Amino acid sequence: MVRHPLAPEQIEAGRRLGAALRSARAGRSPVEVALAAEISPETLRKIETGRLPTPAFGTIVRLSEVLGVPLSELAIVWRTDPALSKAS
Amino acid sequence: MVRHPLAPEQIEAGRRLGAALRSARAGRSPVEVALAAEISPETLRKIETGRLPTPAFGTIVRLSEVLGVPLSELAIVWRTDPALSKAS
DNA sequence: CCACCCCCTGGTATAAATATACCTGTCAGT
DNA sequence: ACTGACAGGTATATTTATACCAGGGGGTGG
Repeated sequence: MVRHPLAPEQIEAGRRLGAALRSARAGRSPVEVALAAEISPETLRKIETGRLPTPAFGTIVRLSEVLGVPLSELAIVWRTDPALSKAS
Repeated sequence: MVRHPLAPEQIEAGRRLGAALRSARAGRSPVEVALAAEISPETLRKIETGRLPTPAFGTIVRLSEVLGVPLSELAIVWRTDPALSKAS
């Protein structure tokens, strides 16, 4: 295998990331945000729904700027598997 | 065109990002860092040399953790085109 | 001097994934 | 009825992530 398929954890992380971005967008128009981040509205929607689980670094950087969400917060959302924190 | 080729600015940004990661690795063994970040040594080297200009978000997150470099710093390196700051 | 090892570079090759576009359809608001 | 946000499906050029190769330097030990 030359490139491993995405692990289920990464798909899960992508869904959490997308949800965080969608909630950060709040009431703003998806088209407006997408154009401000210099990505297509289709791509933004796919990221938000988690259908693009591992977007490019630059894409997330631009989105974090447009949405005003610090990257560190997105990183936490990305890494933190709720199944782990819940396992107390 | 269904996916735009990378713009020259993105390739430049990738080179800066790679250089920052390489210098952050300092004296550490590339193999050790790559395995700690759960990526292959080949991939790490390609990222450091800028031959993978836009790595996945999760990849950079893991590298920033392993190397102890805050994501915000990497984001600055990514966005800040020296040609712009120099144009005074 | 030669062998060995490690770090690094750059080339080729390939499966999987991104980013984009188009389409169908649903649902809420006006 | 119309519009806009949203979900999901298909399709495709480009890119990632991985692996392998041949080779260049810089040490260290024979």
